[in-house]
Amino acid sequence: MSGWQPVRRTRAFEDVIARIEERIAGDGLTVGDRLPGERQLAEQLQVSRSSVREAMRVLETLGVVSSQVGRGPDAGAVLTARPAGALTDLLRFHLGLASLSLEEVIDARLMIEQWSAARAAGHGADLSALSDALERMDRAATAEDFVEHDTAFHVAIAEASGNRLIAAMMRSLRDSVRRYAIEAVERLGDTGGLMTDHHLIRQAIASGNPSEASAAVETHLRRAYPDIFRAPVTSGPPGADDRGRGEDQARSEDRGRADG
Amino acid sequence: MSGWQPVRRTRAFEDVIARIEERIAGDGLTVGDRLPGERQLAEQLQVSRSSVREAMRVLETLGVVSSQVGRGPDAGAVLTARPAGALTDLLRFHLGLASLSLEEVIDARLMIEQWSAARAAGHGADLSALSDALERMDRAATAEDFVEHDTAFHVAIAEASGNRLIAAMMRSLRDSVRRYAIEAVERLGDTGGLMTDHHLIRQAIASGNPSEASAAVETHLRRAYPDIFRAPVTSGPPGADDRGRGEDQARSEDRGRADG
DNA sequence: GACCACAGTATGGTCTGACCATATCGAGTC
DNA sequence: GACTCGATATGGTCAGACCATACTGTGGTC
Repeated sequence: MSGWQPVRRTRAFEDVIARIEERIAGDGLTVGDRLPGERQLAEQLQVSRSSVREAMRVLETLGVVSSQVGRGPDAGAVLTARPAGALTDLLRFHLGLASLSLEEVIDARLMIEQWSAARAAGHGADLSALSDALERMDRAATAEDFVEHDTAFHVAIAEASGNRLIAAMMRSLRDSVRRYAIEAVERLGDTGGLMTDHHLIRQAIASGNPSEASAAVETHLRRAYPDIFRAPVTSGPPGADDRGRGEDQARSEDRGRADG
Repeated sequence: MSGWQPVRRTRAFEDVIARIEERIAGDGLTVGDRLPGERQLAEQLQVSRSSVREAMRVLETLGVVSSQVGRGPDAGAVLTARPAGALTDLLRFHLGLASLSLEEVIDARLMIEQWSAARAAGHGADLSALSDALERMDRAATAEDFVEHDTAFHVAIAEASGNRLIAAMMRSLRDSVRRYAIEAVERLGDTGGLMTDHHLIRQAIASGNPSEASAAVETHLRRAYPDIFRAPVTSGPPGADDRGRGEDQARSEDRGRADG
């Protein structure tokens, strides 16, 4: 009687999630469809309404459903497609927990943005969103305002790549580090250099030059985050020495906090 | 009396999440720390235990806490750092909902993997995990087995880049398309070509040649997913014509999956 | 003293039933 | 036709109970 695998206890709400996922993947359900009400779902799946609600919270967190109170066609739980919100929350929390560092996030942003810019330059993409964002940045009065339209500019680049996953990642990366971006702009004081970069990026994409677009993006991020890109980015990421462990090994014995 | 912004109703569990996030970001809590019990938290925050539980489900989904029943040091809700699990669920659901296509996911994987391989080649990374995975792939009897160690190989490349966010993304991308990867291997029949690619990738990284590593990765993915990379990847992503819309506009009219 | 059996207890997991807030629907009225 | 107002269906919240689990401490046994 040994060697038995400790069967992972399945919780009721996990069953509910699995059943809903079955319906989505198996047949039928797609974005815009409504799920049964919580009470009805509870009765159908023979669980309590509490368990159904916990399942709904999970699905809502994943950006898969959206719940509306009241009555009518829009009420209830509706299948949606909002991957970016979940990613943003995830990044924000894990930045706070220091299970991700700002360096890693900015570094990932450089990867995504270089790739997006090169991809956008490779095919004739609609760049009107870029131009709009540039104009709005010119008229921005505060750092918050500037960063808002700056984010729109960079997200537009990712969207111009044509890959929605990449675009969602870009949006989340920007949203999760919003306050750091505002600090960076305030620290720089003058946004003239950033705007010069922006126009160079736009021109490179418009003229269909992928490598030039990629280079312009790198120049831009180096200017915005000089502290993070002290060393050449192509010769090693920040803190590459003690990494490479599985994510589950992070435990309290090896945490080193900066505060007192 | 017009122009009022419809104040977004705050739900009780959202308050709970916000309070916990405050504690994390503000001061104190890091990975390994325990949160108060659900009953205690409910009393402290003046909400019902149900609301606390819904908040816990959200945090658990984001990979921020892990709940254990029973008693003792490990019981209760403990702060963790598991970003990959949340990403995997997110990708799986949104693939099912067709708010993301397999093409986009594979495309993102190419981006991440080329970047990781180049980065790993740029600095002397520990490649023993790569060698282990290669050996295990040689001994694999089934497609499932092969894909498992193949995933380990490619995740190890991402981990060798030193960026935990990138590594988490790689792991999630692979886990979420696991069944497609198995299908691809079964369709290929012979894994000899894939293994040749693997050794070339490893050699390029070991010899510190970033561009060669990047090229080897592209060759590999083109072999594994010939249908997806019909056109040269540098000249435009799949389905780039009708994209670039906001994520919320994704509707069912434009989904096109690759499998049968 | 070392070991073991068992009651105690704190934890999350689940269920029930109730009530509230909101938004639509629909019958009735002007 | 336009308006009023109750009926109703929905999610949101709460209180209280019970269960399963797993550690803790106590006391007995050897």
